Amino acid sequence: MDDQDRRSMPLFSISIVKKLTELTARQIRYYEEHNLIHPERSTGNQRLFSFNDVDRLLEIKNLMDRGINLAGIKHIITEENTQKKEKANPQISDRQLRTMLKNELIDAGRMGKSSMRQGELSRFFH
DNA sequence: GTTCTCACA
DNA sequence: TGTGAGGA
Repeated sequence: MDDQDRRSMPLFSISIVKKLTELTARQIRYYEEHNLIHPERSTGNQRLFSFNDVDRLLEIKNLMDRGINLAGIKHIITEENTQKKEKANPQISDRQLRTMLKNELIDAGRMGKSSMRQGELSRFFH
């Protein structure tokens, strides 16, 4: 069994995650609805979170504290996959990639009622 | 006692 | 996001 297996091993019940992340069960379930996390389901349809899920939730919480709305977080997390393409697709230039991210983030801003802070956006364009 | 889904004075 | 209902 390697590290990756351990990280994705479903170990925590929602009550544990609730304490670890200081989020409410409502929020945790809500974020799941938006595909921000993918906890396993087991005993009687109850959620079992992996170390990765908890880690992700902590990141989500940080972003929430910074005033980023769900749409923004959604994109940022989705961007994790896009950023992997940065290495997987050497064909795409850095400039093209940044343009892609910029457009997607601006899009996220449009969707949410309140747009993301410019300070947060700057994080992606330094 | 906990967690789940659904729905909204 | 909170909260209560109704069931497992």
